[in-house]
Amino acid sequence: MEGKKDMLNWEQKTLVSELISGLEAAKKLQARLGEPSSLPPSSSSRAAEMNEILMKQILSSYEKSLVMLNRSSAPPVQLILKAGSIAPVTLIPESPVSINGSPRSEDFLDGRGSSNTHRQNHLFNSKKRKMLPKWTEKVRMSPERGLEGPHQDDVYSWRKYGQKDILGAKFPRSYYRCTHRSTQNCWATKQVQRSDSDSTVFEVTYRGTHTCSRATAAAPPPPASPEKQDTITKPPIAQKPNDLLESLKTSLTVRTEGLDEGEDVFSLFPNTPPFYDYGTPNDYFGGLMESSPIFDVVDWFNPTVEINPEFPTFLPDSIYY
DNA sequence: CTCATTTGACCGAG
DNA sequence: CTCGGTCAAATGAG
Repeated sequence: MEGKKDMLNWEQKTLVSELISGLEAAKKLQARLGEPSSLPPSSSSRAAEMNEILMKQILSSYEKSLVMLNRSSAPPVQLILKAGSIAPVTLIPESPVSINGSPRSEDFLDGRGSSNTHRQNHLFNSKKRKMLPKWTEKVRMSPERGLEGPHQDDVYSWRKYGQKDILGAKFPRSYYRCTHRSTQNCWATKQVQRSDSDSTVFEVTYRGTHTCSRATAAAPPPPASPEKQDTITKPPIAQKPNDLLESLKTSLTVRTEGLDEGEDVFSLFPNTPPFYDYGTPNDYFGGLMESSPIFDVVDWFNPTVEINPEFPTFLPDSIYY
């Protein structure tokens, strides 16, 4: 149909826009990091803030791009940033996904239905969730400043819903879901796991993408009980002494690989998902979502994004007005 | 009061 | 059975 064509076109444009936007932000950030303004650390907060904003913008752009690629059944992503010395990000398939979207919005097997009412609109069983796009980012904890690397919580707000000790891992893993899950049907989740070997590194795995209109103010730093929570993402690392702050530059490495030569992937989507817009108004669907709101984000290759914190040593704070 | 986090128990997969 | 992921009651913060 023509409609689809147009849509793809539109999406492509948007995609390109997002990528360009991200690239530009990346360049700016690169420039900033590249030229220490030799300014006193005292006024670095503003610069740091700016850097953070840029970083978020970059990540946001790429995230959106990925979403778009995912839903438009695009072939293997081939994003290679080569702007000067920007490091590449590696997208690696993380699990053997099978390309077959068989959405059955009918089976709800709730996980545990014991003493509570049925699992409301739990159309997702673990199976389905497994099909959601998934990628991991390694984030190195920055100076206690909390400047963290990436998008920590992005612009999104997350709500912690669990923590588990993982076999063989020194640190527990925390589970977060989008705060708007119930209100906006946003099924994005993420898990944060502190690396066993390098405790300054957090591995953040995202599952699904946000369908909510981000917004919401960033969540406040959790109180934190020194001993039990370690999977804090953005909070001020309370238990960390001090040190390891010098090397907090995060370099992005985007590289594609491990993807098949995508070729048939094009005819995957019979039709487009219900609604799926990011960046739109905040009115949630009045009563739109009833039957099968699920955006069948078919299973894609699950890219793993690695953000390697390896960069010479530039000061995070380059002042700049 | 509302809302987020903590925490043990539950569930499904292997 | 074990393990990873999720839920929800209790608790805490604002």
